[in-house]
Amino acid sequence: MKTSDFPIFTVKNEPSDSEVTSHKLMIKSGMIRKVSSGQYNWLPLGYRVLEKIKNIIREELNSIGCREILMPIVQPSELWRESGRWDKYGPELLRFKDRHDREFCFGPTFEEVVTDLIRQDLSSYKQLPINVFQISTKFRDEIRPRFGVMRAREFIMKDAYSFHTDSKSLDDTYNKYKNAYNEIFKRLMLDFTMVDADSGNIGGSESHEFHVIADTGEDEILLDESLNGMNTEIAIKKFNETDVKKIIEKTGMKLKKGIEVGHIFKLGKKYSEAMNVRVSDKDSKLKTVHMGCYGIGVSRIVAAAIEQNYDEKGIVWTDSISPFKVVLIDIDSQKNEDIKNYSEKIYSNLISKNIDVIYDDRDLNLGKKLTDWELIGVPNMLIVGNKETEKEKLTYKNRATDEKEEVPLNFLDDKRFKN
RNA sequence: CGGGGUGUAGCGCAGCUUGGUAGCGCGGCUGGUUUGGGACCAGUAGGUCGUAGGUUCGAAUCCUAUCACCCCGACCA
Repeated sequence: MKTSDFPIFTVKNEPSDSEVTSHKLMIKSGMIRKVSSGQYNWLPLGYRVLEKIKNIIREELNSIGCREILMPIVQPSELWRESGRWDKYGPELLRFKDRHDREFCFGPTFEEVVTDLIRQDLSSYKQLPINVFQISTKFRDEIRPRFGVMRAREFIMKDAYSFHTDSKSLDDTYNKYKNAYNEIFKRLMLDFTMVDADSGNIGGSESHEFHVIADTGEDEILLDESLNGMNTEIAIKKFNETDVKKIIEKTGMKLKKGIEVGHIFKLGKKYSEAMNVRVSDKDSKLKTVHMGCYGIGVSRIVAAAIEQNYDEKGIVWTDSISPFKVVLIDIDSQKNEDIKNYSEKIYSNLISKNIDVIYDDRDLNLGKKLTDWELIGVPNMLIVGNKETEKEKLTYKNRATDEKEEVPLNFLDDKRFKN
């Protein structure tokens, strides 16, 4: 990729309508632009990060036998009436009518639709368990959207659903998701923790939340020394104590702020009962299936990752979700053909090695290019100017450490550039 | 929804108290000098001052209504 066909939209001035670091940096680096409160456009740079996160999630879910599907965002009220949530779900559910005066809602979550989908073709226990997921836009009409994509009304979420003949099978699958989630957040290179949680609006028996630890988090969680913990709602119930301070005294746990990026639930029969999802079991009797559901806030992860990884110059992407692995920066290539040729040669070399590179071929001086890429946060920089061209070398610069060194051409084989 | 605040050029802001037809910085464009960390000089484009109404000879400025956005809270995965 070259900047000549990959538009860079960095801005210098501090955006006036954002307070939180991740939001500011996403605007300044040109990842997102606001459409209206809680709704954002994703520019090529931001979208690339989203895609990297999605792919990690895909790979890990595929590895536990979960298959990708896609469901419509606009959902008919009938299904929601069937589950009973048309009336129970609050004003976060955006409702509207079509031209025939039929009622619909914009999907905040997909239990109804997926349950309906699966039940149509489900008849035997032999078909179970079934695991499906989708990565799609969700809409929740938040009371107050805030902090950019951290708490948006329209956002991207991965939601997975599982169907089982019995609770034992649900337990097994639930644990698989737990492990998969741990793998996902490890690969995203985030400082995260899993805590016991309340199943809230979604319903069900058991639930865990995955939090990225960050001071700007909106949730409070209690953690012990080995980072096991629970959210404060659960703690209040568990210790029958309304004052969180007293719980801390009693248990020695620490209060931390977290950004909820994942939530898994054992739904049990809540939806399958309401929506009559049954299979013939071995004894040829009809049994109501057990269900689980498993969410990850994909767009929220982008903000959370930035909250954990930035400095005074801008974003410092972790390796796995950086929009690019390396940026190639030339100096004066517009004026010096030798430099241009040498830079192009390095670029083709990187491309042939299948390295995720962006070549900044803009006619700008070094300072401006570096400032942009430090703001954008690509972890590795390769600089090519007159000096490098003459010596047939490269200058490598590390975004996080700021270290700069002259390196030979075979440095391109370094493992830090590999996917 | 309650409280607080902001809407003026692409972005960030000043001007409003004390009405007289809009200005600064950054960015853009053109030309030139530069060029290993945001360079300089000269020129140039760009705004019905959120919207609607009112007061006035005259409104960015005063009055009324309305919309949008931000922050705190309640609430929420």
